[in-house]
Amino acid sequence: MAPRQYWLLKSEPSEFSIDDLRARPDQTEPWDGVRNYQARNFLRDRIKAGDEALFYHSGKEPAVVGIVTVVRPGYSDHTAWDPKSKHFDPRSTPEAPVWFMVDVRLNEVFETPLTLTELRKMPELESMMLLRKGVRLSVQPVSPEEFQAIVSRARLPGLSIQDDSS
DNA sequence: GCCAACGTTGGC
DNA sequence: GCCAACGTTGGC
Repeated sequence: MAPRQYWLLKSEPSEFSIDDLRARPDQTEPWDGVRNYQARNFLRDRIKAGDEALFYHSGKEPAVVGIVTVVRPGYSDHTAWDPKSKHFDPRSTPEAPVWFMVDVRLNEVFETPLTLTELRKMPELESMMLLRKGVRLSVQPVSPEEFQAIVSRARLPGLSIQDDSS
């Protein structure tokens, strides 16, 4: 079997959050709506069942919030040919799909999200794609070392001092 | 809310 | 094929 690969999947939580995934039946959901060719190529050609991905929230509180497992590799993203979908793209048809998605299942929700600020402080992540200036790919490869470093760090107890004052 | 960096579109 | 204009992403 091919070695497991690691990825990072980015989502604006108001669009789709890890809590949304947690609430899904089977905690499984298609990762749809990706409309960038480079990201599409990863979804279509590279991501395999059994691969693991960091779930990243972009936006107000940018952070890695958990881990998902890919349970179904690339298949056509049918939201592209639904005129009512906000991701509708008439160039894509069932006969000749342009856009692809994978199915992911929730694997772990970090007790404390590992914020972008924290990620930037980790020397192991010096060359991580996510942290490179100008990179805004929503589907990116992550090296096994980077994945391991992030997961280990996120699981550390007392990652952040909780501010309970109110 | 701002704006830098990107990706895409379309005129030529 | 070039590139300006535009829309989007996403951190700050």
